[in-house]
Amino acid sequence: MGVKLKDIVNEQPIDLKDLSGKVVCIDALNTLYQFIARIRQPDGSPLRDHKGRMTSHLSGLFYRTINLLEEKIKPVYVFDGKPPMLKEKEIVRRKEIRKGAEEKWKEALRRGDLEEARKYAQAAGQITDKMIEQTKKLLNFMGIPYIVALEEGEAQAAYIVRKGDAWAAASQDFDSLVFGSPILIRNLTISGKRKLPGRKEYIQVKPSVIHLSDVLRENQITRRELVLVAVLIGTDFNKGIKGVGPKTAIKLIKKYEGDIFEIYKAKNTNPPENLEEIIDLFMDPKVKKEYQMKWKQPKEEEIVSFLCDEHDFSYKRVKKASKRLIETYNSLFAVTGLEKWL
DNA sequence: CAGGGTCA
DNA sequence: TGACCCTGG
Repeated sequence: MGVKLKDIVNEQPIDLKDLSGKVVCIDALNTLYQFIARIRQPDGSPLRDHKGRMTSHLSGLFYRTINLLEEKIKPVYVFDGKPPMLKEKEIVRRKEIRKGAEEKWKEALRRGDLEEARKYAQAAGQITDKMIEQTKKLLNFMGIPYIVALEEGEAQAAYIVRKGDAWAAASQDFDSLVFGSPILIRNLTISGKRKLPGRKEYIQVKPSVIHLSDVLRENQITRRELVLVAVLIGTDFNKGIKGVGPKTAIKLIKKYEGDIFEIYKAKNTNPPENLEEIIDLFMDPKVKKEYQMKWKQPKEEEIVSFLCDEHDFSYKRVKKASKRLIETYNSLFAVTGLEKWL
């Protein structure tokens, strides 16, 4: 679920045009989750191919990536590596939540309650290693670079942005800010419209941007204190204090002058066992310092054979989108032959 | 979520 | 054009 910082960050709407020309480091897993949650039939069933393999994520990734490129945004996907040991508990917890949601989905279907069914289907979605492999395969065919993190993808993205190789990290989660990314983009979508679950209403969803420096300045905290805020409210690596959200966490940190042990003492709870380790994990995460970011010529034949032959996508749609992809690639990245004269 | 058709 | 609705796999 990530660190819930929403109440203390100032999220500014941004136009896709403002991202033109910029490299954006996209949290791959987070994006895939959005796709498998949203790209579904009214009864909650995802898109599948003839072998029953889920394809919602491929559809979302394919079309969105092309749209981003057409906006001259240069996407780099970042995948998680090996999860840190500290995350084990959280991984088990999430698995159980999904199992429960799957039961409720089936139950709602039996009752014929489509709205409920869809809601639980979204929560039941899980991403398998096979799906990750398919995603990487598609990215390769599309010529879109991806980086596999040593551990957390969000940490790797933060590092890449900090180094100046990308302008921002993109994710719905706030963790990359805690990992020190100077800029976070949320809602990096094209359509801008989202149906409200259940109701027949639509809300406008615009991409937005959060600057870490603003978060720190507006709340008068240091980055280390932001990490402490995260720990107090709960992260993927520890449980938060009950009833403490980001605002309270900041107040507590001010009141006790950053002495986190005093805060736990005052709240009559024990600090997490691996407190120092968790703080270090955010302040100085393990990341790959060497990585490649190169956009390559898309391979149309491979794309078509992969999406259409293997996964039953429509030839007409895929070919049309591939054409757009190749044209965009040519205008954005292709070597023109001119530069050797410069 | 995104593509694509329809209709004013 | 843009609001609306259905389908995609």
